[in-house]
Amino acid sequence: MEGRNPDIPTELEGCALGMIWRQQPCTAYQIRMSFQTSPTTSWRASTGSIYPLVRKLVRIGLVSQGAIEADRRGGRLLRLTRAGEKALRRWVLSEDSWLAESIADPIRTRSHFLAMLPPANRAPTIQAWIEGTRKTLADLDRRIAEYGRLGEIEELWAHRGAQIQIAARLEWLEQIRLEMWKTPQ
Amino acid sequence: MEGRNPDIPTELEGCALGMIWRQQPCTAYQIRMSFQTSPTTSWRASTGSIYPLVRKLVRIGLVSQGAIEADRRGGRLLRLTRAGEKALRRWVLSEDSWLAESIADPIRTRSHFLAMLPPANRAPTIQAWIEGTRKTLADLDRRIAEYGRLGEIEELWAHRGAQIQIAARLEWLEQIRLEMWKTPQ
DNA sequence: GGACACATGTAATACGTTACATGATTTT
DNA sequence: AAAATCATGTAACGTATTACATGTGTCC
Repeated sequence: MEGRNPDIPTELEGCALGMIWRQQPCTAYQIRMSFQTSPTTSWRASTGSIYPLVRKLVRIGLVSQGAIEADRRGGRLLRLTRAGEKALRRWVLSEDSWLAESIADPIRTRSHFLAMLPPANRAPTIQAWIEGTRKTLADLDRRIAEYGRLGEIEELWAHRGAQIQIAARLEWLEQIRLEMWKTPQ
Repeated sequence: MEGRNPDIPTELEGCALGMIWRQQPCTAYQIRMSFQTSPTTSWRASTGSIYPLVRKLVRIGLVSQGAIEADRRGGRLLRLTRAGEKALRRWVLSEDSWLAESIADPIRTRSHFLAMLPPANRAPTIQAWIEGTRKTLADLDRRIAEYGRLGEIEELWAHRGAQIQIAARLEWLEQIRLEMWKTPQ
């Protein structure tokens, strides 16, 4: 994020390396789809970012490419090289302090300015946020059930992390709703 | 975030409008400092972003500028215009579904790839994440105590949201540590 | 044969960061 | 008088997004 150490991948590079590591051998297309269907990444992995990124990872020797036999679509199978594995490990282990800092949440960001809404709008806004959060939580629950069946323990842990954080937001919003009721403006 | 509605400010524009609204009249410098000292924004508000952004907000009529009497530093006092207030309200009320979606957390992102670390590195890594998270939480507690004294209820609520989410991460990490203990690889 | 998924790519655009640069005011 | 803070600004760089473009393979 700041005065970057070029030996440690950026967030997106590290994340892409991890995805390739888990699914290798795989195409860039598959990585892209994984990003888009994951409930826990905010990166959209548009074509304009993923293909140039993969090209860069290949160029600096972290990823190797092999052609798919008898595939005329130009599909290429990606794999992590030894250097790629090391770089992924460095990224997972990176110790910058901002890692543990507070995380951005668009709903919480907006909550700072609730007071500038007309009083009649405040409770319905909180209610809409609560309903959206409930929907996200239900979606996560469904996915966690799937991962539980597949037995991928790290994926299960990671998704449970997302679940716990979203559940915390829900709890917080419900507290606000209650307190707003008690202290009307 | 996506096919943008030009009537609704972006995240950073909305957030800046909110900051100006709360502190008006104030200089761009003050807004910048607010962003940098806040424990709950991820935007660094570098000079290269804040001054062009303020210029843009003035240009499109959401913010007005007034010179500071007898200040030769070129400081200018910012205020929200009526249009700025409306835009801020639209931003707070924006109902895009991604608002409630899962939030990005660099520690959780890394947790997906714990399995590719040498087994001896895993527990210490979790431990480092736990300690970093505890430090962030302690910092938030201190600030919440301050806001409680100041009596700014919305700021208190928002910071409590951050606190609850960070506490959830801590709880989650401690669960993982326990389960790793039970099921060694 | 048409729809859809697979597979990759580029161009224009927008924007945030870092680093650099300038000068006034206040504090020590 | 020096140091720190207030106050603004620009240039170079990297990179994520959207939109557009191309072609293959598979399924109904």
